[in-house]
Amino acid sequence: MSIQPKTVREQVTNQIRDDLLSGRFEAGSMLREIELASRFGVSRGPVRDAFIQLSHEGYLAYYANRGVMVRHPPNPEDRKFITAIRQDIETHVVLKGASQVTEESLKVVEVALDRLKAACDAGKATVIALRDVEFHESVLIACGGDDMLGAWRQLCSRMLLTYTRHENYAQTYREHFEIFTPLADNDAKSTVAAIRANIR
Amino acid sequence: MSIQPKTVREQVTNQIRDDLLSGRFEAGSMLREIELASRFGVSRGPVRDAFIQLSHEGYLAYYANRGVMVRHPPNPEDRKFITAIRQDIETHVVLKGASQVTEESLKVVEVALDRLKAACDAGKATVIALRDVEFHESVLIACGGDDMLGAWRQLCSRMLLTYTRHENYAQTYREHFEIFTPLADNDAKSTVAAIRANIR
DNA sequence: CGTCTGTTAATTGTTAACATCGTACCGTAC
DNA sequence: GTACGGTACGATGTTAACAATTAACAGACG
Repeated sequence: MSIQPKTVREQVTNQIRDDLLSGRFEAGSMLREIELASRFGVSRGPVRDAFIQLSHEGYLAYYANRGVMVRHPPNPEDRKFITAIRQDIETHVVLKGASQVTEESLKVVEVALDRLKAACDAGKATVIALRDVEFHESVLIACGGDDMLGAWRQLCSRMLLTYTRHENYAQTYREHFEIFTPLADNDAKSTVAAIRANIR
Repeated sequence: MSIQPKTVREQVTNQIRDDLLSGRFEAGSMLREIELASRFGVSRGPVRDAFIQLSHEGYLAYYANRGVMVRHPPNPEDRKFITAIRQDIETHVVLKGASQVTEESLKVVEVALDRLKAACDAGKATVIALRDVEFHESVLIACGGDDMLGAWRQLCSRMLLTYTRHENYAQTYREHFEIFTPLADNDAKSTVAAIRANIR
């Protein structure tokens, strides 16, 4: 059921993203294609693709002929604003699409929830942050929010770099479980309420 | 003063984007790397990079091992919502950064305004749409809104595909001139008011 | 007749070599 | 001592060949 990345580009992209989230690369430092290519044992092509992709996701800043730089996390003021926009987008999509959620897409959401639970049990913050976002993403997809996904991802990626809210991992899981339950019943209003309680 | 794209990738990306905006490619159709590469007289590499970039900008949908598809424009309901979010982002950035606008960055805004005026005089809708967005982008950059630029671009790209609002090109220019004037005086509140009147 | 499977053509994915661009360093002139 | 210019190095930009994947089709089998 889980989606294993098949192409080298996806694997490289995911690996670099994980490294960025776990703070392996210092903010403001430059990343070199050759160095990462040799580390992963691939050519520069997929690494280059990953750089373009991660630049558009907001993790890296791209400078022509000079390479990419690790971006700094957003300041508290922007964080607050981004959170509000994110709430608005998820609310909009769920209100519009919760009634059309299919069995199949709901199953994907359930898998995402299980993975989040596993991460919470393990207690690794960076993994939880990833699974958290992936769960919300699956909800948006289930509600047919493909059109908003790009903008939404942009916002989330900026937030991920400073994922520090939860000290209580059990509560993290519970909050998301309470999003899933009403969604499974096609109850848009309750789903939205749970989402707004979770994103803050 | 104008920024000419130097790399082949940028030129290819811009050309494909223009073609998409002017409706040269049918929504839902697939784009092939080889075909576009030979049309532009370049190799598949830059075209591939452009596909990745334009996918992230929201114009194209990417399918692994199968290529990219021209996305459909957003429906009226989503359009309305996107407009609201766009207003919020621009408002946030301008309120926060209008006081720190430098002479240099203001000059870039002025150039963008001139280019918009030229497009309005020429009366070509697709060019006006592009210049319109570029003007707003220059304002955001001038106000230090780099952090929001990615998400903002996502939203705008979706809107551009259905740029049909203005029949009166002179008014299009005037509305943007009225954004520029208070910005030059570091008057955040008036700038925001003009922006909110323009984006609708 | 419908379904399954093997083949094939077309397209994307990846690689390595070559071209081009930016930067740092060093020598020289003032 | 400082400023300017050339040169060398290291990085990204681009290309074309090769590998892997996909989807369509034809033929065999039930």
